[in-house]
Amino acid sequence: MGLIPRVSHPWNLSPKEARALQRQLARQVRFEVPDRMETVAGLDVSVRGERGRAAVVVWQVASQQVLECVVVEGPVAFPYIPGLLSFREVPLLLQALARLRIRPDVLMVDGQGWAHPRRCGLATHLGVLLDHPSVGVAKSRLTGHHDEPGVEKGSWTLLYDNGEVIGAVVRTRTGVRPVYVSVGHRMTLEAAVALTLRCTTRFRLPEPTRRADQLSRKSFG
DNA sequence: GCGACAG
DNA sequence: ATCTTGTCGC
Repeated sequence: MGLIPRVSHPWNLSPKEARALQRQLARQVRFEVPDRMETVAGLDVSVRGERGRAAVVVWQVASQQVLECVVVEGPVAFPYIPGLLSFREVPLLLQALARLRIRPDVLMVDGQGWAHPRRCGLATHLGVLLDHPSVGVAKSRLTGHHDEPGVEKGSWTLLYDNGEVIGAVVRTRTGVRPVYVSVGHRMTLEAAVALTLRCTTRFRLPEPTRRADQLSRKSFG
């Protein structure tokens, strides 16, 4: 069977209530090196109007092959509010993950994890509900400050927020804009950065999230 | 009050 | 994220 949430909470929350819940969820985060990181599930959601499509692509790191794909479509009720993205995308992602036949070692999410104003980005929210290892790989910054990493593939710098390290800015390809990597849950920043680079082939985004993104909106347009 | 702001 | 074709540049 797929990944089933261990924790549940209401979703029809006001922005104020949602922020309060994020602070509670952030307290549940655990930092540790996962036992295994051989299979990585890339996750992404595409939205059109009031409906969205969530895609999950399970990627085998060693063989660089796709082991399984799942796509689900459904309503997206919560509006996009910076800092509250997870309340918009997590419900559909949970449906997709429940239909998975394989149990991926790690979840790789298109968005922030710990690198969030309340330390509860999409990757963290999802990871905590499932109590499963997760990492956030975002295409742009939500919060924090950093030095620019070197231009070569593999170089990276730390992302800070008021003196605290909240993530890393990673150059996945020489000469392209870096990505923002952070811990989701049951993960360490070092392992997250290493995994991101190991999952990157010839594009800016690591294969799991790149393929999930492709799948989620190709089935849309 | 003003600027910033994942997808 | 989405609206959208061709086009500039390495």
